[in-house]
Amino acid sequence: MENFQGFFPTSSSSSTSLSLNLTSSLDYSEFECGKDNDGILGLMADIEVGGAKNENNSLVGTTTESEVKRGKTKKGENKKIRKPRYAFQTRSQVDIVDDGYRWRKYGHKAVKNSKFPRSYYRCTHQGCKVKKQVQRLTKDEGIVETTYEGMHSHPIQKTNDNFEHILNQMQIYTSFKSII
DNA sequence: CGGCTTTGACCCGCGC
DNA sequence: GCGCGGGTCAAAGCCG
Repeated sequence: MENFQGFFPTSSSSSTSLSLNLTSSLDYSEFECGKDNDGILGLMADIEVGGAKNENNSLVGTTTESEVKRGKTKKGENKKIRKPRYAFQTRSQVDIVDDGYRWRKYGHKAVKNSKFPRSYYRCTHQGCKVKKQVQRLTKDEGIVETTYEGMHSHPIQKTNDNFEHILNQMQIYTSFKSII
């Protein structure tokens, strides 16, 4: 699990009792929400680097330096290089889950078959190329799907307490859900 | 004034 | 080849 500390502030295995519904799938569409979930509804990993599918769930060491520079990159090479991506779903009223890192928005797109647009963010830390995209599900407007791409190569910029607070919030939402 | 958001345009991959 | 959809750029504007 330590592999996820790239985007999860490692607040250690302390008190938070959230069950991470961790799956590793190369096909996002297989993922279904709607089971009885907690605040974090699901976590997916999309690993495909160098065109070869990696069935091995190894989330480590896949730091591929694939600078996609507006088509100006060498054509032949790195055609199908994709960074590992990790998606998870949270039940939240706000789109932006403050995970402790600083993000700058660089894009915003309407997505087909979805009422809600998708937002694109980039980590503002110097030299850090981690990206994330945030999208609310049409299926369930209360669920926000966040997809991380890449790993943070720097420490978190805010306190971990903040993240704990988020987790607590999620649990609160969970409680609400169970009431309804 | 610097950092961030907004937004339209552009680029690219893919399916037909 | 063409059109569509997704992803990114970059200028302009906003805000603390």
